[in-house]
Amino acid sequence: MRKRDQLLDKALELFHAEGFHATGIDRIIAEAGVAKMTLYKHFRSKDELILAVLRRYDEQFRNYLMQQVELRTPEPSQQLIALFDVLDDWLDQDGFCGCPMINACAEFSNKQMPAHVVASEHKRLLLLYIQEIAEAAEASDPPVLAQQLGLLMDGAIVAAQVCGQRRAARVTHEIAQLLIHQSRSRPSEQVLEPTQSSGSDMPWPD
Amino acid sequence: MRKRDQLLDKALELFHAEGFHATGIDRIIAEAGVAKMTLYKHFRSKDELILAVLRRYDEQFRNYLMQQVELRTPEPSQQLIALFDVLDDWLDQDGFCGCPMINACAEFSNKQMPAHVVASEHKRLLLLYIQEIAEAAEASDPPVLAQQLGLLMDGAIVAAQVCGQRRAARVTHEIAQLLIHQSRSRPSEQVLEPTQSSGSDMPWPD
DNA sequence: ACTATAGTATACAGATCTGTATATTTTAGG
DNA sequence: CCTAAAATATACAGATCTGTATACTATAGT
Repeated sequence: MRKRDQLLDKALELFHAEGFHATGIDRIIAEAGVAKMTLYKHFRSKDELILAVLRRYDEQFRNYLMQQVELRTPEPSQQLIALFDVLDDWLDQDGFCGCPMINACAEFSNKQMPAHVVASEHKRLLLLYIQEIAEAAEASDPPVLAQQLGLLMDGAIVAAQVCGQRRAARVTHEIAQLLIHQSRSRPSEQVLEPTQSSGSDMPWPD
Repeated sequence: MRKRDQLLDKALELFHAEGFHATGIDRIIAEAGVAKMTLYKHFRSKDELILAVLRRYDEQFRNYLMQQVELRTPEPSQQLIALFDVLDDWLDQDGFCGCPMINACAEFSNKQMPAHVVASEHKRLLLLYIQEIAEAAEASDPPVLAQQLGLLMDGAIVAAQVCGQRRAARVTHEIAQLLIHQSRSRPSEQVLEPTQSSGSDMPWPD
């Protein structure tokens, strides 16, 4: 199974850096140092290779994230913030080229495509993980807070990828602090006490 | 120039729905009802067609956004919020498949690639637009607020695209309100008055 | 040492894709 | 109506890509 892992590693690297459709089988096997027949003995088709790569990445990334978060602090309320420190490290890497899962959805946009399903599930599991931390941190509404924080993370990923904002996670870091604070100090409903503005010049039709 | 526009329209539709590499020239000309030679008289190559499509989309989208925002309210502070209403309409459309610019960066990940440059510039111009509104709304730090709101928008786009969260903009809507409020009530530095939690259980190493 | 398994090398079929060559037809302006 | 520009039809060159066929070799466990 050594060759299989070489293939998966190189395939992830190339798919991520060059794109799924733009990366040919020949390139993968050449750089992985593996014969073409070996690839087709392990994977029925390129599509299956793509799926295997994404499933593996899902597992690897979530393990990495959990490990990094727990390594930084055991305190749930601090772990929520630590998420954005780990994110900062990731986005600041040279040659960062986005989240492979988001990129996969760009190329496989139909929501029923297997690759899209895997990516969707990946983000769902990440949100679930964040939600669990939020629950442990006794947030007032863990699902909502998890969704908010997940949104921030994806926003930072895109800002880093598209605009080259390597420190985009810093921006989200501040917002996250605000939201977490908000979630703890506001058990059920929102209370925005106006200090300077009248508060009436920002209504919202809903 | 009628055929040229037909080509650009159909190319955008297909590139957006199926991806740039996955969409062949033959498919575009067939669905656009245009001869292949006509395409190559208007565009030197597929790459140039892609660039023309992206540049055109940049202009179209920003015009659409500005028009929609101004149509909803003339008040800058409300326009900042209106951004997320327009976003909500967009993300809630059937068959929404992400932002063509973000998707382009997924396929053309090298930051020096022309398509990536156009996409990056697109987001920069959007941020500039938001910043101008923030200035008119007398936000304390318009560049930062614009960056924050832009991040939220991209986060919502990804949530809608990957997880099928059609109402993702609603989540960002609330956060945006909070940030805008924060930006007006806090002229320079952050003041987080603790109401329930001690405020010390969420420190941050910086 | 033998055998089953995993991997290799090479060639190739068939599809598809970008871009071109060429000759013809349609269209629009004066 | 006549001409110049725009568009078309068709065929094709050349590259690339996925996947297969076949015959050969290395390797590891018993």
